Amino acid sequence: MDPQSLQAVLGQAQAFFASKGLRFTKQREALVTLIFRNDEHFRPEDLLPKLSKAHAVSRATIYRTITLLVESGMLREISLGGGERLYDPNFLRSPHHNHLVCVDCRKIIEFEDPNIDVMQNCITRRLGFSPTQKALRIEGSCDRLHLLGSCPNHKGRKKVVRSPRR
Amino acid sequence: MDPQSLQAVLGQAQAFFASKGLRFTKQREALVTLIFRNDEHFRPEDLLPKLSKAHAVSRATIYRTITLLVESGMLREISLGGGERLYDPNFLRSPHHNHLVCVDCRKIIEFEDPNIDVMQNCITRRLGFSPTQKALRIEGSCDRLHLLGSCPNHKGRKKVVRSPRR
DNA sequence: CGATTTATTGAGATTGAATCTCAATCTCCC
DNA sequence: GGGAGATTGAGATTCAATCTCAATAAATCG
Repeated sequence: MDPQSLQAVLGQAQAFFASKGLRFTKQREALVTLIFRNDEHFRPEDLLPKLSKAHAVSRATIYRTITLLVESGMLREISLGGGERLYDPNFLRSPHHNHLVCVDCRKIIEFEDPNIDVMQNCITRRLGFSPTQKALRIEGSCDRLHLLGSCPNHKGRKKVVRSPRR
Repeated sequence: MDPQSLQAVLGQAQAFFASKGLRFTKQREALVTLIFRNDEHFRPEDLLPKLSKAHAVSRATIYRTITLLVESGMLREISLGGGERLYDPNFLRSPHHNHLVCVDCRKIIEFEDPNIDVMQNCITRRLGFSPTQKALRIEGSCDRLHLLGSCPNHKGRKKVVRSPRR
């Protein structure tokens, strides 16, 4: 995320905290900056070692701040199966994206598809749900990507490395 | 699940274990019976107190057996968000169902929709994935059901409802 | 400004699911 | 019977996540 957008995000966060009568402390600012500076999915525990000493924040505050950011709608939790919970900061720039997850290597691909909204609305209404807060996750296997060399982390099939010539 | 189907399931489990060179012990039989006797989603920890003293099984064995049943394809893990992992024994009788989850009360509705398979295949292929092992979860809010009185306990209760007609 | 109130933080304790360890037990098969 | 290998259970361990509570920081009030 470019510096200008990050500024906007900081402003948005500050506005949210203010609207709840909460303070935009140095710790919260450091966390928002870290979370939205790049587009990576993350686990709360990942953040702890990524914080510089100057901006150190305790584990408790990390979890508390994440909860608030989720409440604000700026951050969303996604689950990949296998008990893995990640947080996704990319809904700010792409509010309707969904996730395709490789069941083998956990690679995640974000995608949008206009037909999905139609279908989601159709299904949720048919079953008597309000189609708000929709989230969709498709699991598949990225074997094809793997064969093309696009997925070097693929579990189960170790990458074949040639022995050096002697 | 009726007793006759349960017998078939026990046979299927036994066949799976045999095919892997594993034994169908009393503990494993007790677990399979407990899991498939009704159609409820469950957490591994739920099983411990549900086992009668005569068929008591340790926690370690519960987790190990669940892992094997998932491997066999008879049981599948589903995640509801919020870090909740449940196991779903209903794929045996309804191999292609998906889940609609209420973000507020965690109510779960199972449904099948023939269009979903088409769309899943389309999306996964377009993105270079093999469309195997697909799973789809839609989150929504069952506010409407709640207003209609169909969801009396809008907090913390799960209830499986029939699939829609097609 | 100084006092009071309220929000915030962090260190460490606690919880709870899930996994691991390993000695004892069980089953199969010869 | 006896050995090899599979299985089990009790308890220890791991790890994320939450909770506790005293200390601190910021806003407000008089």
